[in-house]
Amino acid sequence: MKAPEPLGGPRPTSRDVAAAAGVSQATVSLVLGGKWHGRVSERTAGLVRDTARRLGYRPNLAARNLRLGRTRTALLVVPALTNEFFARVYTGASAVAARHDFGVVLYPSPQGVGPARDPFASARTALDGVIASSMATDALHAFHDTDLPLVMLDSDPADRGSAAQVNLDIADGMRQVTGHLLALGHRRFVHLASAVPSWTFDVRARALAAALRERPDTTVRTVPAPLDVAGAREAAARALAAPGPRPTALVCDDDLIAAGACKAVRRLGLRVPEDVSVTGFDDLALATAVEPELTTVGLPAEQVGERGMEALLAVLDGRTPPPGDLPVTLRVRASTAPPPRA
Amino acid sequence: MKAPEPLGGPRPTSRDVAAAAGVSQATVSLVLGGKWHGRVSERTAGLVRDTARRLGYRPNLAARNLRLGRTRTALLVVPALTNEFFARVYTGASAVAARHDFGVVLYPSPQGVGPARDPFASARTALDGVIASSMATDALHAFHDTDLPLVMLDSDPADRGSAAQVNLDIADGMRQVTGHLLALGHRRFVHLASAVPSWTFDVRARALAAALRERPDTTVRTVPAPLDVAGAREAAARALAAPGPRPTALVCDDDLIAAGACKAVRRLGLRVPEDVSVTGFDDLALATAVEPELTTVGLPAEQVGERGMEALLAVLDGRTPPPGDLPVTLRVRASTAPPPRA
DNA sequence: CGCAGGAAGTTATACGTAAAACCCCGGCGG
DNA sequence: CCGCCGGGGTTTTACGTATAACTTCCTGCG
Repeated sequence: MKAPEPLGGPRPTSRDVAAAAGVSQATVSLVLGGKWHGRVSERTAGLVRDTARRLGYRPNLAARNLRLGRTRTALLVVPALTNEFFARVYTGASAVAARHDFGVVLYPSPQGVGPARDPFASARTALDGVIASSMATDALHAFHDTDLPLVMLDSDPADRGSAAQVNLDIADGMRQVTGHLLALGHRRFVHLASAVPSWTFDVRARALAAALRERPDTTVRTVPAPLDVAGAREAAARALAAPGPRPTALVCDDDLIAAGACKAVRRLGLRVPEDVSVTGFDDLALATAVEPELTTVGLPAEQVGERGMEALLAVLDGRTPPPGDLPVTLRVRASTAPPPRA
Repeated sequence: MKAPEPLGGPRPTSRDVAAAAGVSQATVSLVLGGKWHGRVSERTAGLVRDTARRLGYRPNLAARNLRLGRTRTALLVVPALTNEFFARVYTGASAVAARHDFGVVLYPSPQGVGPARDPFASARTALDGVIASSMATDALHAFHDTDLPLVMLDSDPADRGSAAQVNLDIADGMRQVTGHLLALGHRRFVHLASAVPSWTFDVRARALAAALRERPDTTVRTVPAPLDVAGAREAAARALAAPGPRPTALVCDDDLIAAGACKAVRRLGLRVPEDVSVTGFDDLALATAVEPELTTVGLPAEQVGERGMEALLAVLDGRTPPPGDLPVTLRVRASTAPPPRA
C-alpha cells in the first residue's frame, strides 16, 4: 500500500520487478513486452503485471532504444510552428505516429531557409527517420548524407534524390485561382509573392505566369511581400500606388499577405471586392476571420502530415509509399467579385 | 576520400573510430566528450577527431542516454499547437533549451482537458523533466506521481503542489481591459467567456466580476463561447439578440472570440467600435489582421516558454527558480471607443 | 519403459557509451 | 638505487533492456 517510489529512490528497473515477483528479469521483459504466449503461464504473467504496477515500474526507454537499435521516433523539420500550416502538419503527423506507437520530435529549422544548423545536434534522441517540410535545396543535403530514411513534404521534385515525397498540387490551386478571376472578368493582376525562396512559392509564380500567358489581353506584375500582415500591407500599398492603370485583382501567395493587401486597399478608400479582388492561399483560420472572408486555396495540411508520416512508416517497413499529389480546393468567398466596369 | 558510409553499412561506433585511429574506445570517448585535458596528448586528440569526421561518426544517443541516466530532454505538454499562443510558448522554450544543449519534445494533450492519456506512453525517449501548460487539475496528477521535475505554466496556484510555476498576470490584464472600457464610459457589458474549463479563463471571469462589482451602475452578462471564430460569432449573435438594452461592450476571453464577435455585430448592421466595442485577449496575429484592429491584452508567450524552460533547468540544477508573474500589456487599438450616446 | 516434445521458465549476451580504475614508463628527489 | 609522480594512455565495468539459447519438468505415446 505504499506509494510507488515516493521520491528519492531511483526508479525501479525490470530487475527490481523480477526480484519482487520472484521471477527472472527475462520473464518480466517477456510479459511486459506482450510476447509471452506459450512461454509464461497466465498466473505468472498476472503476477508480473501486478508487481510492475505496484512498484510503479516504467521501462527505461534509453535502454530499450539501445537494445532495439530503433527508437520509433521521427524528426519533423519545420520552418516555424507559429505558422498555422506547419502546426497543422505537425498535428497530422503526430496523430498518425501515435496510432503506430511512434513519436515525433520537432526541429524548428532557423528561419526556414539557409543551411540549417545540424538538426541532429538538437535531437537528444536517436532517430528512425526524418520528415522535412518545405526545405531549401541546400539544407536538404545535410539529411541526404545521414542515410536516414527521408520524406520530403511540399518540396521540389528536382531535389527528390532517393527520398520519398508528399506534395500538394499547388500548381493546380493557382490555376484554379487564376481561372476563377479570369472568369469574373479580371485582366490586370498583381502577384503579391512571398520573398522567401521556396519551391512552394516558386510553383505559384510559375503556375500563374503559365495561366496568364495563354491570355494575351492580361497583364501581371509581381511584387515581393513579406509573410506577415503589416509588411504585406505596405508592399500592397506600394503596388497599388504604382503608375499606370490600377490592377483589379491581387493574387497573394498566402492568406497573411492577402489580409495585409485587403487593408492596403481599404486604406486607399477602395473596397474589397467591389473595386479590387483579393485572393489568398492556405485557408488559414485568418481567412474566415477577416471581412470580407477571403477567397483562397484550401490545403489539407493535416493530411500532408499524415501522409508524410505514413510514407516514412512505409519506407521503414521496406514498402514503397504511394505516389500522387494531394489535391487542393479553391474556396470562393467574399473577397473576389467582377472588376469594376470602369 | 570516400563518402562517410555511403549506405547499407551500419553506422560506425566509437569503437570503429578507435580501431581506425589505432587507439582505444575510451580515448575516443574522452576526446569527443571534451574532457581529455591532461589525459590525452594534443596529437592523439587531433587524430581521433579527424578519424571521427572521416568516418562520419555520430554518437549513439540511446547509448549515451542510458549510460548517463539523463537525456537532456524536456516534455512540453500543450493543449494544441494550432493555437498560436502555445506555438509561441514552444518556440520560447525550444530556444532556451537549444542554448543549454537541451531538447524539447511535445505532448499534445488531447483537447487540452480531461485526464490526458499517459503522456509517457507517447514519449519515445526518457525525460529529464516536464513543462505542463494550462493543464486541468486532474490531468496534473499523472505528472505529480512520476517524481519528474515539473514546471507548470499559466495554471492554478492551488494546484501547485511541489512544482515550480510560471504564471502570467492574467487578472491584471482583465483589470486593465475593464478599466479602459469603464473610462470610455461603458456600463453594459457582455463577457464572452471560453467554455473550456481552465484556470486561465476562470481568472479572467473573476477579475472582470471583481472590477465591475465596485461599480454598481454597471451590468454584465456572461455568455459561453467556443474558441473559434465561427462558433464565437453565433454565440455573440445570440447574446446581442437577447431582450433588454443592448450591451455596449463585448469583453472576450480570446482574440478568436473577439473576431467572431465583431462579425456578429456587423451582421446586425451595427459598427465596431461606434455602436459596440469589442476587446480580445492574447494579441494573436489575428488581432491586427482584422478590421478594426482589436484592442486586446498582449501576452508574452515566448517568455512564458523561456521562463518555463529556465525554471526547469534551475530545478534540475538544484536551484530554486525565481518567482513572480509575467506582466501583460493592454494594447489599445481600434475596436474600442466610447459607447453611443443613446 | 523410454523418449519426444511442449510448457514454463532461466541464463547469458549484446547493444554503444562514459568513466572509474588500472597500467606503464620516464624523470627526479632523496 | 629506490620510490614516487604524473603524463598518456588502456582495460574494464555498468547502465537496463530484449531475446537467443539453454534447462527442467511433465505428459502422452509408441
